[in-house]
Amino acid sequence: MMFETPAQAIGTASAYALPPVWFAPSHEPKVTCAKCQLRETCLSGGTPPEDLERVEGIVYVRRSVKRGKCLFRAGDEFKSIYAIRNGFFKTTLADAEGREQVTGFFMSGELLGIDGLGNGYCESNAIALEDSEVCMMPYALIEKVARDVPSLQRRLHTVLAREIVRNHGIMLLLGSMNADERLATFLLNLSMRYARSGVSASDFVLRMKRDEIGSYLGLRLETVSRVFSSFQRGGMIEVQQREIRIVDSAALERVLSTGGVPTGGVPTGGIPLKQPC
Amino acid sequence: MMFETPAQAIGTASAYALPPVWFAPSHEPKVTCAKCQLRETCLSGGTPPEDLERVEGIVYVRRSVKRGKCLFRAGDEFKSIYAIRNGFFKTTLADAEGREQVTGFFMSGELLGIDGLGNGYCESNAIALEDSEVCMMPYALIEKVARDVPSLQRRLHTVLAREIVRNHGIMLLLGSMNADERLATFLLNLSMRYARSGVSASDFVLRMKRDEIGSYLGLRLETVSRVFSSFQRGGMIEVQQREIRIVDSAALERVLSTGGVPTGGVPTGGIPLKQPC
DNA sequence: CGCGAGCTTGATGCCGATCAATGCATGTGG
DNA sequence: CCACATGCATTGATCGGCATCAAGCTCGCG
Repeated sequence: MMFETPAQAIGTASAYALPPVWFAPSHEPKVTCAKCQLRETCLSGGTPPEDLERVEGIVYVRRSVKRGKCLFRAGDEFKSIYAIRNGFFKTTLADAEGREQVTGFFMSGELLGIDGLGNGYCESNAIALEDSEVCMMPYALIEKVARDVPSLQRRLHTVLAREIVRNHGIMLLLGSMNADERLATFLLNLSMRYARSGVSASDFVLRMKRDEIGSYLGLRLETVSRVFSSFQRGGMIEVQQREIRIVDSAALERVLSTGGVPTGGVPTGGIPLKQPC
Repeated sequence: MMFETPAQAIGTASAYALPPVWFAPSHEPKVTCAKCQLRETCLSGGTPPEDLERVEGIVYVRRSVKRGKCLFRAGDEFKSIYAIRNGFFKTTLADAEGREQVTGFFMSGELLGIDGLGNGYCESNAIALEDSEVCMMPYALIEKVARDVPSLQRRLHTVLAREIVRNHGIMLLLGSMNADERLATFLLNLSMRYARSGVSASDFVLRMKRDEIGSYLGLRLETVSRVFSSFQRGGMIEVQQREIRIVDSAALERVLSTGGVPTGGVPTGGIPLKQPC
């Protein structure tokens, strides 16, 4: 009797209740995580076969988002997190003074919108940089299923915590790397993730503009352009507008260690860890 | 029979199993969240009275950490998250190249160590900046109780997501604020949190050194010192080494909007949000 | 009292922001 | 099909904020 409908299942949290459509069978082809290529990076990653059906049931519906359109906007009621089936998104954040900044780029297999969980409304804007398709996973359902399926519970925590770790990486980048290091990090990271989602690690198309890269990395667009050119002169990459070819990834990694003079934040070597602990 | 011991309760996750001590009754005075002043910012915040006893049971043991000592270090096995009962911590992070950076300061009532959840080991170092005492909450127990107590499940998600939001704030600061704005933000934030934990919002002692502030804010220690002096000349604060008095908090807030010339990252106004959505 | 750790203040230089012009695609209308 | 506009990327010239280097200064402590 209890926990019969999601709204009851989640206790007092009526804010997260699903619309009535919830129990209506979807007319779309059944969503199956089992066959999805992207499972390992998604929420269903690590789910043992016997639980997969329940976890699949979380995907409420698919939704497609045209290039330039928002999947959600800051201030929207938080109802759902999203897994990107295909496409590319940026997330942006604005503070009280109107400063806006790109906080991340997201591609196939990655999750969007988890930060909204904190205060019940979306903290950031998610904007498609190309025509995209996402799986919508209502938080109310996730919460319910996670109580019965420990692997999902664990997975959800893991995914949230990894987002924190990812942010720490960006904080390190913004606080203590120079422009060359930032761009090298950016390119290597993109390359790695493209490879994971099945695209060539060395040849890919930047989905974002120079000023969006700059915003993400705390640089102006001219600087981004200049560093790209300088990497090209150095024989590390080939750039042609949005097309990137990584010619010498080892050299890019070397930029990180030798890194030019570290000028921002903490010097190489940082605060000496004198504490004996 | 199942779920008799924590190690079973958490399924396959033997990595998170508790040591055998687990079932031994603690000889310490019983830990009660009910009486704790700091409950609202802690993990037990929002727990309805009927569930409080179970949630209290999560606190495995208290631990005290002397000034300068580590609560945990990067690479340590992740077993537990911690609530600060009293004291003050910094967390630091080092990347592959040895760059080290302060990622946060934490005071009474705040949580430490949640990021370790992502990969099974601690991502950062937590170092006490004064003699401190923490409540240790083993993740294995949290996970177990969260399945039975929805309010705790929700709370845990909220706490994780808020950490993400907090990080976004720092990313915004590092990516698009000048030195004055960074320091003003820092002081106002500290002031707010001190007030919440029962200390005066206008008079407090900085627990950290200038270079730790600088590392956190992506500035050198000399710049921190200079900005403090300049704020003092402007009549906004009074500084005497570690002692801070906020004289004109409105003026500090004004620094954020007028903010000197925004030189880093995104200009005031940011990327114009042209997307119609 | 003298030493050292941490803070402050000054002088200088460099990296990346800013301003400005050109190049290069794509689209649109005559 | 071409003239023109528009959005984005590149490149150059200049400037400014903050890092860097270098002294003093303050305070706590053996």
